[in-house]
Amino acid sequence: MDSKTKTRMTYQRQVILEELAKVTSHPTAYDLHKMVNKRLPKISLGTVYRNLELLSESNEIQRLDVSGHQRRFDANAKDHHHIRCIHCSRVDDLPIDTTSVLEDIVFRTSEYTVLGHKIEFYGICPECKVKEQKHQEKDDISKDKNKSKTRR
Amino acid sequence: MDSKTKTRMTYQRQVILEELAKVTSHPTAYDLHKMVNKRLPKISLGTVYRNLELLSESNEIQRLDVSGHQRRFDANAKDHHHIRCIHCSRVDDLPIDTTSVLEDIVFRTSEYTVLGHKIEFYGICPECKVKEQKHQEKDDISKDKNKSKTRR
DNA sequence: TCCTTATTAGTAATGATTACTATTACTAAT
DNA sequence: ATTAGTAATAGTAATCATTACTAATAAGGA
Ligand SMILES: [Mn+2]
Ligand SMILES: [Mn+2]
Ligand SMILES: [Zn+2]
Ligand SMILES: [Zn+2]
Repeated sequence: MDSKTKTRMTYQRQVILEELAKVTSHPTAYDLHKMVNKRLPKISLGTVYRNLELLSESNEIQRLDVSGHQRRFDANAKDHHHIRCIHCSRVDDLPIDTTSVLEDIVFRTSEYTVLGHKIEFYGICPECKVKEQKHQEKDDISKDKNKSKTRR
Repeated sequence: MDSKTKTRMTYQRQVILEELAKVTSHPTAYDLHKMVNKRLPKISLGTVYRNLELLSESNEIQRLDVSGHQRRFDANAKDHHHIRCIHCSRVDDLPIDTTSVLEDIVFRTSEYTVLGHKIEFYGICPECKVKEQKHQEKDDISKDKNKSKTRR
């Protein structure tokens, strides 16, 4: 948690990373535990969760928080879109180059029958922006070795 | 569950609907239970969940399955987009008219600092399409008083 | 008013994720 | 190589949101 904690490359972490990289199926933590378990029969589900969390925080992998469904993980850390089957919950990549994202574009790029899509924006609400500014001021008084935290 | 079940308008259901309609805050089931509880001190959380489920199935309200967060409900059943604050998890409406949805459009329409967005398409994968067709064939043999289930 | 049965309150169960804790094992300094 | 410090682990308990169960209640049509 400190800024000067050294993360160690454990064998467990390495195997988790390797097994995730082998597949394009966006497995859940549980799926991955089953996979890794074949090589490390003693590894615990908690270890898989913790490492997936760490790896995604350090941007080596990507966490997919699928609306209303179980969390999934992706060895491809680059930002890209996904499509989920409403029947079997399978998740696949969507090889579209962002921005001009319309359903008929997907229709041409994917084997799926597209039924719809959901866009979720995220950001900082006006209230929190004010709070953030106040904190910034306090920090600026004590020390000011921070990179630019806020944008725009 | 049967096709000929008659739903009854209970007082609980009515109050849940009324209280949800009063706010624009996209409350969770728990939030709504607290609100409704003031008028109906004996109502249980399960009843709130069940009715919110029923009401959204009959399209009187809308379920918002926010990625990685608690489910929320919206008295406005019309399809529209939302924005969520990464700090306080508050969810607000996004008054944009779909299709040409880019972050800078949001930037002009919302008070939020937009940090990004996530698009989730949903549909039917090729595998499931095949299965669906097989079921269709079986159904067609026995009886064929079905509306068109599959599109495209 | 009287049935039928959808719905309820209360509570238990489930499932995903996180927290805890004693033990293990990297890593760097002696 | 030995030791000390401390990340990380296995195993398990706890938490949180949601769903399931069940005996009792109450819509609402006859
Ligand atoms: Mn992917
Ligand atoms: Mn809304
Ligand atoms: Zn499918
Ligand atoms: Zn906020």
